Amino acid sequence: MSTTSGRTLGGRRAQAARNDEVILEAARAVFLDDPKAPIAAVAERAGVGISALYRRYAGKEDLLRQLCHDGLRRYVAEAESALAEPDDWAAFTGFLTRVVDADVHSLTVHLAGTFTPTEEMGRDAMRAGELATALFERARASGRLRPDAVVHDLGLLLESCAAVRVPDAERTGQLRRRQLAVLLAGLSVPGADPLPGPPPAAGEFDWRWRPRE
Amino acid sequence: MSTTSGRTLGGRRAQAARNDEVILEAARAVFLDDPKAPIAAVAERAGVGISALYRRYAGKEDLLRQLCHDGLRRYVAEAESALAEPDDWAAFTGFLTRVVDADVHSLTVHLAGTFTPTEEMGRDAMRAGELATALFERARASGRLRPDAVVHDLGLLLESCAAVRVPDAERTGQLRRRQLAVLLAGLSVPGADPLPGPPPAAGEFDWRWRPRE
DNA sequence: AGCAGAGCGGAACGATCCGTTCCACTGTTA
DNA sequence: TAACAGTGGAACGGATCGTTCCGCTCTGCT
Repeated sequence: MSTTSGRTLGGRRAQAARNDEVILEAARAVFLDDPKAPIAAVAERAGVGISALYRRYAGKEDLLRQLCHDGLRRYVAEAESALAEPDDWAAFTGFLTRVVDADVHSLTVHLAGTFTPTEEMGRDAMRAGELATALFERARASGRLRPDAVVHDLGLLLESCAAVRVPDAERTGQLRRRQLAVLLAGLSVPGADPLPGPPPAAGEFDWRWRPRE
Repeated sequence: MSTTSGRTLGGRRAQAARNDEVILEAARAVFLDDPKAPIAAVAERAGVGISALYRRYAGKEDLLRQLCHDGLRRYVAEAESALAEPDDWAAFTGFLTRVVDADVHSLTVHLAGTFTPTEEMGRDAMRAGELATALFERARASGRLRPDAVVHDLGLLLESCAAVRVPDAERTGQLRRRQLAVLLAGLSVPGADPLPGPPPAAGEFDWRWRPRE
């Protein structure tokens, strides 16, 4: 039943490797549901002891940071894969749909400020911004965007989709897609009345990342 | 400087009367910013001692309930005044604009579950629902609403507007009005693609009011 | 077979936070 | 001037939570 091979892990090692994933998954679920949840809740949900957590992460902040960074990487990955889509508008809407589905924004929004970000996260965030801009400009080129929409309206859009939440996860997904559809319709031509107020600007959503007072 | 008259209050009485308002105002501001803020923060913001709070409210829950009930009443009042507007569509959008501006939804959404509601609040909530439905049906009658929009889409709409938040309060208001404009454009005819998923139904946003597990 | 130790569960600890109470004090009213 | 409504803020007690630590199990190697 056991093997000495370095490839196939058996027994204790296998469980440890499995726990790596189980714990991350549990952490995602728990902190998505309640960003201030105690670490014990993560352990309980994962079906492991608290030690199993502290063996892997230096502390709560470390876990949160990793979780958030994963979300950021997911965002970047979705953006990159969307850029491969030939149809401009489909690339744009597909990207938003997948990001909303993956609940990436909830993660970053609610967890921001609970840890000090790494430099690498800063670089990834910058790259994320560039990719989103590229996607947005392609969408604009498709002619289906109303002229007074700006890139940073996407921040508003994602934030508001993340705000939609009901107890059932699947139903939440359905309602979010509906919300996204309404917002996309609203950002499409023709725009009846012009959008009011100074449009959202760069950096207006970065405040969450400044360490909490 | 002082008077024995029951009409014009001077000195201590006057301060007490002023504190009534100052405290409510401070509580609104503080709990809007952080629903889990300690009661001491409210006292500090109001510039009074903790005693001044406990003299007026039996406890934190009592204060929260009152605050929330005020928001509910404001919602009902706005709806009633909107129904007086002759133009169907203007009544609808005006109502939403004022409710979003007043930040009524933030209050109810974030504070729900932190107290057990009174029966009167239940009645007011029911009335609020009726009024919103009336407003919505007038909007539908105006022919400017896309046919697949439903009343309960307003829940989604208000919730997502309340989710927009930046440190500066005035800027938050501007961005929310922009968000509202996009959403209203999205809910207007013509709707390009039909809205997906089972539409939001009655009671799907009531879960917050069930006491926290 | 036997041992060293990785991995783990969970109790216990210590720090922090927060709602509420309590008491001394102040200006007002009668 | 006596009684007291109104107040400030220290202090208390309970709850919460991150982290540490100890004893146990099971594995992988010799």
